[in-house]
Amino acid sequence: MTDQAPLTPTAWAIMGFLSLAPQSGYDILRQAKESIAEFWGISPGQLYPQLQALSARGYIRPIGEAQGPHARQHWEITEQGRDALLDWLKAPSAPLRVRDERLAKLFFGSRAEDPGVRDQAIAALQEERRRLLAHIDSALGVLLPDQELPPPSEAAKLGAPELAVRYGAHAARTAEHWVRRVVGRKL
Amino acid sequence: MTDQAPLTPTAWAIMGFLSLAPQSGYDILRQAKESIAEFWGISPGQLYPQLQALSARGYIRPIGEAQGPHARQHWEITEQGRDALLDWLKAPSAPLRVRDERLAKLFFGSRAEDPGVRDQAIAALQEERRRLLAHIDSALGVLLPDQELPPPSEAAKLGAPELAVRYGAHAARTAEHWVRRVVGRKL
DNA sequence: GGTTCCATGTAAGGTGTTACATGATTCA
DNA sequence: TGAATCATGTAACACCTTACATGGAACC
Repeated sequence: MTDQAPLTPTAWAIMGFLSLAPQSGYDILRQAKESIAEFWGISPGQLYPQLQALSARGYIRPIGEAQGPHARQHWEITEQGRDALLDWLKAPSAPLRVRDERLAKLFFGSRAEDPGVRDQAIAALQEERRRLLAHIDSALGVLLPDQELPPPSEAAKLGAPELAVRYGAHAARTAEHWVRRVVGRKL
Repeated sequence: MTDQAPLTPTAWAIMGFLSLAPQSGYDILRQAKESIAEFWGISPGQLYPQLQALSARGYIRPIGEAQGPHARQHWEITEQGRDALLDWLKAPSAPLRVRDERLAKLFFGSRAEDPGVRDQAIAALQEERRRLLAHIDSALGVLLPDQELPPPSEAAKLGAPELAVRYGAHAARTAEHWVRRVVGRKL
């Protein structure tokens, strides 16, 4: 089984979640939306074909029998799949990619004759960060149920999933502060 | 001229740059790479067809005659184009989209038997932020040539382009600090 | 006049979302 | 059994990048 074409981002997410526990594609969708969606989006149109592709590759395998063409199907990761996942974790990563329409509007909005346009661009940016922040806080609630968020000094003891989501929270929080500070009295 | 299909992200960038000054497609590519590339990527395969599409729509128009099939062509924005750009600036924005493989690896890397995997994921994250920071600093140099960066208290007086790029710099800087602080002695 | 870089353009394929279709499951 | 929801699957399209092709411009 030599090296094949590289897997898609969605495929790695599938492997990652199955490495935590066997589950169905739908479970993966729900989990992803509650945790990594902000920086590693998953959509059904990608997920289900990838499940088949990964199974054909031997990286995952179905548990039990399919009860019909659209029945719930559980999957588990194979040993070979775990090896591939570990290789991926150790390999160099693709560059960060961002598409931020609010920043673009802030960039281009300075020359508008209407002076409110820039202020509106800044406000929109701020609101987006706030939404992101709320989302990530709720995601942290999923990851750390029934307990208070630990103080920063404890953060180093957290597991990596918590670290990743917490990173997003930190970024959103400081972004909001920054916008407020730069804008000063204007808002 | 009723409303038509919405323009692509690349099209708005073209309009934005042409609203600053008439220029060629190649000029736009260069400018974009030096300024908004981190949050609003542009590639030639998108740019040149969009120039034609925008021209057909009447939002931009060629300056002078085309000197041949592959000769340099300059463009300018039309009044109609300026109106459309202003509408876009005032309209609601698409949600922020991020694809960050390093964060994904941090998320999934906690269960790896090899304890070095998580540390490596964190180091990779840190290095990416550093690269981003360096890039943005140089972009600021382009936007603010021949002068020192103004102190934060002056930032509110900056134009919107500077604000946008500066925002990226701030985000990258705090991100790097965060990673260093959370990781603590481990790096 | 030939080489190198500038500038435009195109083709192919990867990536990803949305919307919809279909069949299972559940529950009244 | 009928309705609502769960879960899988697919089709269509938007977007983007990469790699390449082609012709102009500049420089020696």
